[in-house]
Amino acid sequence: MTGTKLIEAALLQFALHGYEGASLSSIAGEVGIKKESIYSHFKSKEHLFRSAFDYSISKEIAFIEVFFSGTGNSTLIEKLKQFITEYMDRYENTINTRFLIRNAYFPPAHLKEEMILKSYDLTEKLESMLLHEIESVIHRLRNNLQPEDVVMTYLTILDGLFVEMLYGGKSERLLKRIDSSWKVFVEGLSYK
Amino acid sequence: MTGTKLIEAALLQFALHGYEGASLSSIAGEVGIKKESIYSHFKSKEHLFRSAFDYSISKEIAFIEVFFSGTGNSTLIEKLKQFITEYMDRYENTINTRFLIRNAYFPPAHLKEEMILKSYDLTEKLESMLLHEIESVIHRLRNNLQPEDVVMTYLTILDGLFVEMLYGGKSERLLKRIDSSWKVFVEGLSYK
DNA sequence: GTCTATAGAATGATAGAC
DNA sequence: GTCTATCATTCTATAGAC
Repeated sequence: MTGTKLIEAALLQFALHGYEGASLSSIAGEVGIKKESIYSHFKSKEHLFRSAFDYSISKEIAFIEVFFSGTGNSTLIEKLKQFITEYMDRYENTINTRFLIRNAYFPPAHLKEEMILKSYDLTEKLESMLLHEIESVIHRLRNNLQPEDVVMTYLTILDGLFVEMLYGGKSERLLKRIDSSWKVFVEGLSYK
Repeated sequence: MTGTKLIEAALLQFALHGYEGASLSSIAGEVGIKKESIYSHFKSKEHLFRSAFDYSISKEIAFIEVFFSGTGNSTLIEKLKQFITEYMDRYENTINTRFLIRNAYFPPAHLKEEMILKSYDLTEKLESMLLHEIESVIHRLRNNLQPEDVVMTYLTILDGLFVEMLYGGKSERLLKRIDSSWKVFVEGLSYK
């Protein structure tokens, strides 16, 4: 139990201050134990970080799976739009997502390759779910546009919105960006 | 002279390891002096970081201004596309841009608000240059699309491409993302 | 599993000689 | 303006009592 409490405290500290900026004592303090006691659960800071990262990735994948399995009777476009707004809310409210965005973008230098590989699990999951959704619905696309193009564009916009989220949270600017990109995106792939 | 050499060494170290991860000794070592000598030029790590940030922002603004003043006889669309590819190259080759992306996204917690304000100088510059370019050329847009929508979408895509750049640099994936988003973007705002 | 005690290294920073 | 010497603090990490 203390192990997972430590992981969740680690998620917060690493999300707020990054790997080097977060100290074991702050993580321990949040759980209510001394920093030395961490070593009964994780053999080093690096291992704690690794565990937090794995934990975070799998929670994020679960979120994606739940979202896309909850079919509803929305159209594809509605679903894609809803995913964006839900994911922005999730960033705002969920430490897990904040941790992941920061530490997947900027892992500690000596763990970079490893973390990028793990991040690809998430990206590929999302890509394949989107591709499946899109292929099952869209049969004819405009101007040689392939389903893969739609996925790539969608993910690029999603990433861009996360960046705006970093700056101002769920601000007026973000809402404007969501609104505008969405208009152009939908217009861009509207099929006949 | 040593002052600016220190700033440029700082740009590299802060770009690679972030604020907390970069040490004054590594910065000094790169310039060939001892860490204590830094204090003859900057009164603290925070001040060095601040100076590096200001330096970085103004260099980046200069890049944008040069790009858009070099008119050429390209169309707007060509120009916008070229700006993306040039900016990706710049990210790959210029420490300045790497520093800025990392530390504007994730500044040290106690300097966050200050750095965000400074970042807005850059964003607003870019927004206003784009808006000016677009308004001067595009007179009729599809479906109630406003010039501002074009700017917002374009910037969102640009940010999204930077994120992909963080992961794999100028990879096959990035080129695919550029290609796909560009197709959808251009199709989305094509005016009649 | 948590604590105290301790170690060793590195950090940002200051003072003063040259 | 750079150096050496020094400081206080913090950091990750280990050993051993309870």
